[in-house]
Amino acid sequence: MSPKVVDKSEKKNHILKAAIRVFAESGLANTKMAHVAQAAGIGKGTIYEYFKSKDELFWMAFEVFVEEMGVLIERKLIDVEDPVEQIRVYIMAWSEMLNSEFREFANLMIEIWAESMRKGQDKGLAAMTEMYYQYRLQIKSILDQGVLQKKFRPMNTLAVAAMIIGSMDGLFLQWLMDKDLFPIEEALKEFADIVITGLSE
Amino acid sequence: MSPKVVDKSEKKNHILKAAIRVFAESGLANTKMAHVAQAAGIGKGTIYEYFKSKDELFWMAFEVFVEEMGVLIERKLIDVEDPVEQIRVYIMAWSEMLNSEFREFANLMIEIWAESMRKGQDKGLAAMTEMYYQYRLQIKSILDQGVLQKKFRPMNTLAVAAMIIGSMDGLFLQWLMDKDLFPIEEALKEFADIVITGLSE
Amino acid sequence: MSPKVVDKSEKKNHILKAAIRVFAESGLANTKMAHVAQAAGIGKGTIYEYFKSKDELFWMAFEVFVEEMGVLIERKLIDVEDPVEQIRVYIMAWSEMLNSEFREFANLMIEIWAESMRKGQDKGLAAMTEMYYQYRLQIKSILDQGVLQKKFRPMNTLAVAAMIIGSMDGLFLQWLMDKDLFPIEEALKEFADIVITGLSE
Amino acid sequence: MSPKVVDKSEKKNHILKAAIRVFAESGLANTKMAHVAQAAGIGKGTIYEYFKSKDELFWMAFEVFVEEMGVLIERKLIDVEDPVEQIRVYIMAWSEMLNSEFREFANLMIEIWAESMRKGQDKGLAAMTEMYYQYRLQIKSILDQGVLQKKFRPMNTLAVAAMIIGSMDGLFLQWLMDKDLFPIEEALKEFADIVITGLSE
DNA sequence: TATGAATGAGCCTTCATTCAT
DNA sequence: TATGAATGAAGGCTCATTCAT
Repeated sequence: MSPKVVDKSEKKNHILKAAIRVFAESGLANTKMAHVAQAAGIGKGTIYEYFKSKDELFWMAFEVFVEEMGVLIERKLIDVEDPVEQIRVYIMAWSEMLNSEFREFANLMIEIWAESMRKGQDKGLAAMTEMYYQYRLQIKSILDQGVLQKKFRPMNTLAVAAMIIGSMDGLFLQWLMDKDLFPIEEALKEFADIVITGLSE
Repeated sequence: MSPKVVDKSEKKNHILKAAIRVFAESGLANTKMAHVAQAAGIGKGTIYEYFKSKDELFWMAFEVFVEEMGVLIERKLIDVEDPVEQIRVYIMAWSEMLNSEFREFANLMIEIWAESMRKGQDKGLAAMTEMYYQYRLQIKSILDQGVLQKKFRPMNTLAVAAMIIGSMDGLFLQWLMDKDLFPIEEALKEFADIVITGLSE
Repeated sequence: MSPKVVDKSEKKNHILKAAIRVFAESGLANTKMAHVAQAAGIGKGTIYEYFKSKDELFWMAFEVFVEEMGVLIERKLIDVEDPVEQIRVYIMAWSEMLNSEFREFANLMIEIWAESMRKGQDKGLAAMTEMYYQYRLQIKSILDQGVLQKKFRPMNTLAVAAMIIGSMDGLFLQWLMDKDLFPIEEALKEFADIVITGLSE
Repeated sequence: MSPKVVDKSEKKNHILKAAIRVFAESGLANTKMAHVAQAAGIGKGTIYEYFKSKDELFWMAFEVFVEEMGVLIERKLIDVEDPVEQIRVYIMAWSEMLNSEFREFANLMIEIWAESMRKGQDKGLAAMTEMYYQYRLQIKSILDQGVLQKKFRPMNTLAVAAMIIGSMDGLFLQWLMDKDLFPIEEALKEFADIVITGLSE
C-alpha cells in the first residue's frame, strides 16, 4: 500500500560502518568508492544518494567513530568519583577499545591524523581538533577537580590533558606496530601509575 | 670526450630533501612527481634517473629523515652521564627538533605512520618498526642503567621505553594540531618531570 | 531500481571492430587508446570496462579477425567436391576478402605478424601459429584427398600446405604495397593455375 | 700529430649493424635508442652524430639490409645462363640466407613490412616498394628471357615476378613461425619445382 | 668528437562522479 | 530509490632528443 519505506538514517549508518572498515584498511586515498559499495553490499551510485562525495563520507565516518568512542568512555566514568581513579579509568578505557570491535578503528585514527595534518585541509584539521578538544576538556576537568582536592599538584591542566591524550595515542601506536613487544594493557596500567605518581602532590 | 659530470650522490640527496618537503606537505598518495620535480628545480624525468618509482623515493626520504634524527639525538646524549638526566635530555631533544629545520619533517612522520599501518605494506611497516626499534633500544639501555643504579624503580624497561617514545610522538602531534594550545617545550619539560618522578625509586 | 541495461557482448564487439580498424591503420605500438575510443564513439575509460589492457584488446581483435576469416572460407568450400577445385576455391577466397570489408584487416595481419615474431612474445606467436595451423590443416586435408585420388602427385602435403598459405599471404602483401602493379584477382588465378599444374600428377 | 682520425663511414656502418640486430629483435617502436647505443658499444648521444633521428636510423638500416641481400643474390646469378635454372637459383638463394648471418635480418624484414604498410608512412612504403621493385625487375627480366626462349609460356611476367617474390617471403615466414614444421630448403626446392613446372610451356 | 645527464611531451590506466534506466 | 555503465581528468612513468662538458 505504502511505497517501499527505507530508514534513510539506518542505511546511511550502514554505509558509514562499511566505510569505516574500508578506510581503516586502506586509508583515504587508497580506498575506492567501489570497494566501499561492495563492503556495504550496495551499488556504487547508491553511496552518492547519501553522501555528496568521498570526502564527506570520510569525515562523516570519522564523526561516527569519535561518537562511539565518546560513548564508551562516558559509560566508564559514570560510576567513579575520585579524580585519581577517574584518570586511571580514563586511561584504561583505551585498553577496552583494543579488545573490542573498535580495534579496527585504530588504523582509521592514524589515517585521520595524517589527513588532518595536511596543509589546507581545514575541514579535517577542524574535525580532528574538535575531537581532541572534547577529550582534552574531559581530562582537564578531571585534573582541575584533582588539583582542587589537593590530590594533584598545581599544573597547566590543559597542557597535561593534551599530554595524556597524546601519550595514550602514541603508546597505542607503538603497540600496533609490534603487538608482541609488550602487553598493551599492562603498559597502559604502568602509564597510569607513572602519570598519577608524577602528578600527585 | 668526457660527458657532463654530476655528483650523483649529491643530486640524489638534493631530490630527497625536496621530496621530504613535498611528502610532508601532501602525503604519499597526494604528492605528484611533477610537484617534487618542481620543488627540486628539475624536470620530472630526472627523478627517475635517481629513483625507480614514487614509492622508492618515499621510503628513501624516510630513511634520510630517520638518519638525521638519530644523529641529532646522539649528539645531545654524548656529554651526559646520569641516566635520569639522559632521559630528560632525550625528551628535550625533540623540542630542539621542533625549532629546527626538522619541523617540516613532522608531517612526514605522520604520513609514514599512516602508510606503515596499512595492511600488506610490509615494507613500510618494517622500516617504521626498525626506526622505533632503534629509538626504543636507546631508551631501554638508559632505563636499564638507571634501574641498575637504583635511580629508577624496577620495571619492564622495554615497555616503558616504548611508552616514552610513543608519548613523545603523541604529545608532539597534539601540539602540531593546535600550536597555540600550549607551549611544546614546557609541555615536554613537564612530561620529563612526570616520567622521571613516576619512574623514580 | 534496475540499472542501465547494456548488451555487454554486443558493445564489446563494437569496440573490437573499431580497434581492428585503428590497429590496422597504426599498428600496436602506435595506436593510442584515445584513438580507439574515438573510433568507437565512446570515452577512453569505457574500453577498460571491457578489456583489461591495450594488449588484451589487440589480441582479442586478432581472434575476431581469424574467426571471421575462417567463416568466410568455410562457406566457400562447402559446395565443392573435387580437391583440385577446392584448392582453387580456397585460393580465390582470398580474393573475395580483398573486395570486402575484410580489406581493412590486411594491415592488421601484417601487424600481427610483426608482433608475433618478436622474441619473448609467446602469446602472440602462439596465437599466430594457432591460426596458421588451422589453415594449414584445412589445405593439407584437401591435398591429401587429391593425392589419394591420384589427382595430385605424392608430396609432403604439410609443407606444401604451408607453402600455399605463405605464398598467398606474400602475394597479397606485394599487391598491398602497390595496388596498381597488377590485378590481385588475376594474379591469384594465375597462382592457382601454377600451383595446380605444379602439383598435378 | 694529426687529430684522432675516425672513419666516419666505418663508424656509421658499425652503428647500423648494431641497429639492424636490435630492430630485428624488438621492432621499431619497441627498440630504444639506449639499447642500440649499448649494442654498438657507444654512448646514446653519439648515435645522433651520425643519424638525425631514430626513424632515419631505421630506414638506413633497412637500406643496408637490402643492399647486402642484393649482393648475395647477384653473386649467385652470375654464372647461370638458362632462365629456368636462374629462377631455381634465385629461389634457392633465399635458402642460403637462412643459413647465414642474414638469418637475424628476417625479423627486421617483417618489421619493415609492418612499418611500410602504415598509412601516411610514405617514406617507409617508398623504401619498401623500391626494394621489391628491384627484386621484381630482376625476376621479370629472367621470366621475359624464358618466355622469349619459349621455355616459359606467355604470361604477365611482372605479376608473376611479384608472385614469386611474395611467395618466397610468405613461405619463409611460415617457416620462421615453426621451424620444426618442415625443412625450409626442401620446401623452397619444392616451390621452385612447382613454379617452374607451372610456368613451363 | 663523444658522452650521458637532463628533459618534457605523450600515453596507458585508474577511479570519483554522473546519469539513464 | 537504486544501480552500474560511462566518462575524462589526472598522474606515474617512458624515452627520443638535446646539450653542457
